[in-house]
Amino acid sequence: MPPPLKDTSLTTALAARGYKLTQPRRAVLRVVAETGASLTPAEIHARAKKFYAQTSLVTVYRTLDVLVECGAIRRVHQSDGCHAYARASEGHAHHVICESCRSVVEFDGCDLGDLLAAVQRRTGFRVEGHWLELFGACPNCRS
Amino acid sequence: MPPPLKDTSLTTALAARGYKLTQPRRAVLRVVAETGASLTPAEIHARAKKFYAQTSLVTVYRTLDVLVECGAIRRVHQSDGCHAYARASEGHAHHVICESCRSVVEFDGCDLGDLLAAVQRRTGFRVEGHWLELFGACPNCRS
DNA sequence: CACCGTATTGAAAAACATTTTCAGTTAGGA
DNA sequence: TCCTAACTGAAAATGTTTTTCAATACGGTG
Repeated sequence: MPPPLKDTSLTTALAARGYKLTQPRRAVLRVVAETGASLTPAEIHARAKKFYAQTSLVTVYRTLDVLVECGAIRRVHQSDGCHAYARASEGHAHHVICESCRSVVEFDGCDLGDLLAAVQRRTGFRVEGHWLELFGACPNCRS
Repeated sequence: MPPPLKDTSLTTALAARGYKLTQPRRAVLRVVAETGASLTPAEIHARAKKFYAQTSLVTVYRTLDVLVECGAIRRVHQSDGCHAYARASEGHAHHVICESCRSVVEFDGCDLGDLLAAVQRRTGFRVEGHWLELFGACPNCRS
């Protein structure tokens, strides 16, 4: 389980980087902090308007860029594309995504050392990064 | 190294499923068969026109859908999104992508058993699938 | 607390990517 | 060779993301 990402930890993260804490940004931050699922920009926009009615979709896109840059959220890739974002805790980690409710849980400790070494040996590539995502059914949706 | 996917193996794959082998499809097939890199629909379109000048982008999209359905190509995800496709051999496999020239090599034998078991135990998710992609520098671009 | 400069905003338009529509064409079996 | 369904390209529609720009709000300073 990831440590519940608090709204305040996001606001301080942004403030520390010199970003202003405006109303629409606070609204997006709250949506991100409160959700346990992966959401598209449009979904985030819809939810953010509950907190600050004038929030525009343009600002949602801009705020998401800022949050990605800060490492607070990550893009999640799914078979139909990669138009959703999910909270990310600090450091290297990956996501397990529920295919029915899209809830997301992070996990760390991906031990790919042997695999990467084997691939480097066989392909001649120097492997510098990887991207791993798991799909399945969350505890709720299993039943 | 993946077995070089021959144009003819693609054409027979399509024919076996009852698809017609039209000129624009042949052009796209040839592009896919000959490339060792991941290409966007627009790039595929540009190359396909060299083989059949009237090929339209619309048909490229449609042919890509067919090829994905046949399992002959797969969508490749990169940090900026997932707008590119790469050849895929049969069965479960993954890609290593060169970040400078975008060349792609497949590898199989991803041994994630332990990892998946650990994640299932810790998160309660039933893990049904996974997606793994490696990034780095291909032998050519390393120097 | 009021002021100020700049980062930020929303609306509109632009830029792209992808899909749908539709009338005409073509592949390939009868 | 003929026939029909599958397929095609052009244009339009759709959907998403980015850019532009004048107006506004944040947050430090006096």
